[in-house]
Amino acid sequence: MKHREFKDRLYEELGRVARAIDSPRRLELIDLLAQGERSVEDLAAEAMLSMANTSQHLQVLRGARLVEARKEGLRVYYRLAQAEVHGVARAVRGLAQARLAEVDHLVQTHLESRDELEPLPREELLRRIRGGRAVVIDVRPREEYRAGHIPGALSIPLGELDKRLSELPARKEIVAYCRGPYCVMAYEAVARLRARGRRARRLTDGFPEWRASGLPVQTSAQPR
Amino acid sequence: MKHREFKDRLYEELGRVARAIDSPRRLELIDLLAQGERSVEDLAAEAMLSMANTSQHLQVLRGARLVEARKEGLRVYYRLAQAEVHGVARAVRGLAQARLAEVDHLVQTHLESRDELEPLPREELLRRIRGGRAVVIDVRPREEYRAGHIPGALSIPLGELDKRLSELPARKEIVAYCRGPYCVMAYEAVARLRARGRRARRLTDGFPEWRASGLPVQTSAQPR
DNA sequence: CCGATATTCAACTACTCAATTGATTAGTTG
DNA sequence: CAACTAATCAATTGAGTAGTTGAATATCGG
Repeated sequence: MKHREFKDRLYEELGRVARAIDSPRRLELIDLLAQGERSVEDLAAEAMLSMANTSQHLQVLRGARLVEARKEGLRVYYRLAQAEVHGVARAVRGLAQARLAEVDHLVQTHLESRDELEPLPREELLRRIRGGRAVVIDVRPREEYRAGHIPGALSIPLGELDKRLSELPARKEIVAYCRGPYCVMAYEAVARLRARGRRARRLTDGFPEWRASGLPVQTSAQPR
Repeated sequence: MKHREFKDRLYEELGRVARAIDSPRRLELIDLLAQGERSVEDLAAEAMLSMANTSQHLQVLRGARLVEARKEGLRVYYRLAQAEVHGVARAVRGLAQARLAEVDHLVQTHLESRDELEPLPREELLRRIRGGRAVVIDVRPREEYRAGHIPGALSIPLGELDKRLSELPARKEIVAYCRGPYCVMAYEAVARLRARGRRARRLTDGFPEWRASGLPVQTSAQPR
């Protein structure tokens, strides 16, 4: 094989992986899969795509070996083939935010009062957990909580927050987290808690970043 | 702005960056730019693309703010906007190699006797340099050497290796490096040196990885 | 100002990709 | 086995993209 040919084929293969993550939809699917294993139906609903379309995107990802599938009964459950897949997605996100003023502007204006919500660094939260002085709530859907969550966190999906307020201590500061830096759920939760007179902050980033940085993770007994 | 709309626009922006690096050609250009600033003409020649085509790819990269341009006289010099751009490209490469058997197979078979050439880790080379007991040659084109190289390395472009053999000590082990893990020049250099009875090894990876890991870099006085 | 050179632009072709639709497969439940 | 469901497949549409070609722009040396 000549150098030219080798080089072309090599970059073509690299492009195959890169192309798998180049689509906005697929990036979103990867973000969702970073929360844990999900069925196609589930993913389609979350990403607001048609089943067929979702399935096709997943095929592309599978073709690049970025996700793996497991069939159980009627459903097919997809998961990331390895943690680095989300790592690359995160790298792209970081680069995008640094490079594209548009992204930063979008995030700033939509997730407004970004700084007012006083994001809490991971390390600080870990210290509080270890010291037993943290009230942490996971506002993601229960399924995502089951697949893995911060140790000691309560699962209170955003929709249940209002009616389960009483479960939370009145005086202590509550820390909310969700899927990641661009996920709106924790912002929303903090805003609502404050509206009810509670002290609340959100964790910087979300669960996938927590796990990626090697911090301890708790898993619920799962109906595998 | 509604959540749906926000989410769509966000992922669309992310896709813009991702799409910029999804093309095999552009990945190759990024690899070349990781060596240092280059003119369009130069890049076109290296990547074996037409001028117009190269220019267009560079426009795309510039649109995503991944590269910056500087005009000097007739020429336009492009460079990476920040080191992380190559970082993402490296991440993609790593993922591709881990995920696609094809890439591994390509690299294994083409850069054959991969292990026989005994790649030398960066840290070990650094120790030798500090101890003054390393003979390092940079086999990239002279221009890339000028833009930055490993301290103390001799610039011996691959084409000149044969006629400049006498400059190299006969007994000491020679360490060759080039552009990166998929660059064939160092392999070729080591093979030729061994054919002449010299002891030679290659550095794992290449110069961009050396720089990315924060090790010292030397720059020649440059005709900026 | 002329000719030469590096780069970009504009227009076009061939190709690839996202998404939709309707049909099909595989597995479950009554 | 029939009815139902989750997922995939096949075929089609429209949009976007890569690459080529030739013209336009900008800059330099004489």
